Amino acid sequence: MQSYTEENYLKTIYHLAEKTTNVQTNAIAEQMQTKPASVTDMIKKLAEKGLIDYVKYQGVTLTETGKNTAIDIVRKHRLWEVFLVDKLNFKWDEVHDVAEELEHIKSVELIERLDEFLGFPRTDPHGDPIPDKNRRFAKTQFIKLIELKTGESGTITGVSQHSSPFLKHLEKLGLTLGKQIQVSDVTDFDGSVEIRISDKQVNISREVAKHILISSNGKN
Amino acid sequence: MQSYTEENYLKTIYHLAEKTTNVQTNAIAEQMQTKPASVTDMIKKLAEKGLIDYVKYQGVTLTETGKNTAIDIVRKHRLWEVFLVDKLNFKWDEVHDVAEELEHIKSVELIERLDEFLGFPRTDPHGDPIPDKNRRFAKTQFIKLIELKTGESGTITGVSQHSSPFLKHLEKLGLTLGKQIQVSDVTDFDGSVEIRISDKQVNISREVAKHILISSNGKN
DNA sequence: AATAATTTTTAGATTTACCTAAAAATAAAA
DNA sequence: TTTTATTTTTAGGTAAATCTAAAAATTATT
Ligand SMILES: [Mn+2]
Ligand SMILES: [Mn+2]
Ligand SMILES: [Mn+2]
Ligand SMILES: [Mn+2]
Repeated sequence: MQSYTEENYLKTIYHLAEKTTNVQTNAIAEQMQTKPASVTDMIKKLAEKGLIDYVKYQGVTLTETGKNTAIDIVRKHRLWEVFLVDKLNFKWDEVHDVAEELEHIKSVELIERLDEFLGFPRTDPHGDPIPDKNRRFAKTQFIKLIELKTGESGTITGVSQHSSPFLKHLEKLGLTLGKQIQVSDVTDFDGSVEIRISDKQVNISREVAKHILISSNGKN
Repeated sequence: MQSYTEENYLKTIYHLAEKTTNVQTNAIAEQMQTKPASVTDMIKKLAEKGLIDYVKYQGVTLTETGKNTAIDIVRKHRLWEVFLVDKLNFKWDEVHDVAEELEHIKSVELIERLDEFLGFPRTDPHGDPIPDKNRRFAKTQFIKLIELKTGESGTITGVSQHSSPFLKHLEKLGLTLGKQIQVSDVTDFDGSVEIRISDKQVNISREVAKHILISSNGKN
C-alpha cells in the first residue's frame, strides 16, 4: 500500500519516462514542486520498496510493480476527469486539480463501476488514452498540428498541454476535440498557422499549434 | 484549511455531540481508533485553531466554525454515498469506507454539482439526512421500531447502525428503506418483535429492533 | 587532463500525527 | 472524608515528508 505522496512520485516518474529514458532527480523535483534533496529521500524509499530501480547519481526507472501502480493512478485520474466532464458538466480546463485528488481514492470496485457507468471510455477529456483494467492502452496515432503541411487536414484528438489558459484559448477559437480542421496556410514571417474549421478561418501561433494533436486523414 | 485528520476529528466530535452534551477525550479516542494521549494533542491544536472550545479535563465542544466544517464533511459523506448506491449500484452496506475517503475531496464546485446531478437528495442510503449547501437539515421525525406497540405500523426510514453485517441482515429480511411494516406481536420471553411486512411475517431480535427507525403513521 | 559548472546526495532540522509510560486531576466508593 | 478507580494530561520519543546548507559525484569546457 502506497501513501498519497508515494503515488504522486510514481505517477510523475511514469510521465517523465514517457519523454526521457533516464529520469533524473532534478526533473522529478521540478515536476513535484519540491527540492532535489526531498526527491533523493523519496526515491531511496521507493527503491527500498521495490517500486523503482535506482543507482546513485544515475536516475531512476520504474520496476514492473512501480509501473503498474503508476498506470492504475493514471487510469483513475482520467476516468474521474471523464466523470467530471460528462456527468457533472465541468469544462475540460476545470477538471485537473480535482482529479489530482480523486485519483488517490483506493477502491478497485469503485473504479471498475465508475468505468462501466461512464461506458468504458477510451480517452479522457483531453484526448489522453485511458488504460483498461488490465492496464492496456488503446494504440493512438497522433501528429502535432504544427507538423501538418498546407492543404493537409485532420481531426483534433488531443492536446499535449493541460493548462487552463491554453485550454480556454482553444475553446474560444472553437478548437475542441473531434473538430475537423484543415491547414490553409503557414505564415512565413512567424510560423503561425492559418486553419480552416467549420468554414471559419482562425490563426494560431506556432506555440499553440505545437500542442494540438491531430489524427491525420491525409490530404484533401 | 484542515488536514484529512483534523477533518475526521471534527466529524467525530460532531457525531458524539449528537449523543452526549460534553464530548470526552476517551470517547473520541475510541471512535478514532487511537489513544487518549493522541487525542489530547489534537484537541489542543483544534482549540488553537478556533475550531473547538476546550477546557482541560472538561471535554470539548465545537465552535461555530468547527461545526460548519463538520457539517460540510457529513454532507459530502452522505452525498457520495447516494452517488455510490444510486449511480454505481453499490449496496447500502458497501459504501461507508469509500465515502470515508471521498468526503475529504476539497472542492465546493464538485459537491454542488454532484448534489445537482443526484437530484438534491435529502437523505442518504441509510436514511440519514443530508444538509443542503447552507447546512440546513430537513426536519426528520423518527421513532425506534422497538418503541412501537403491537398493532402499530409505520415506514422504515432509517437505521441507527451502519455496520455491514447489520445492514446485510436487514436486507435478507426484506427490511429496507421505504418498506411498510406493522408490529404484529412482541414476544414476552425475549422481547423479540414479530413484524408483518408485505404479507410476510418476520421475527427480529430486540437488538435489531432498536436500530431500525420508523416514521410512524399511527395505528392501523 | 585539469578546471569549472551542474547535478545529486548527505547532514542536520522541522512539522505532523502518532505512540508508551508516568503523573496529575477528577469522579466514585468505602 | 479518605481511599480507590477512572479519566485526562504531560513527558519524551518515533516515523513520514519536507526543508536549507554543504559536500560529493558527474558532466561539460577549456
Ligand atoms: Mn489531468
Ligand atoms: Mn486529462
Ligand atoms: Mn457512512
Ligand atoms: Mn450513511
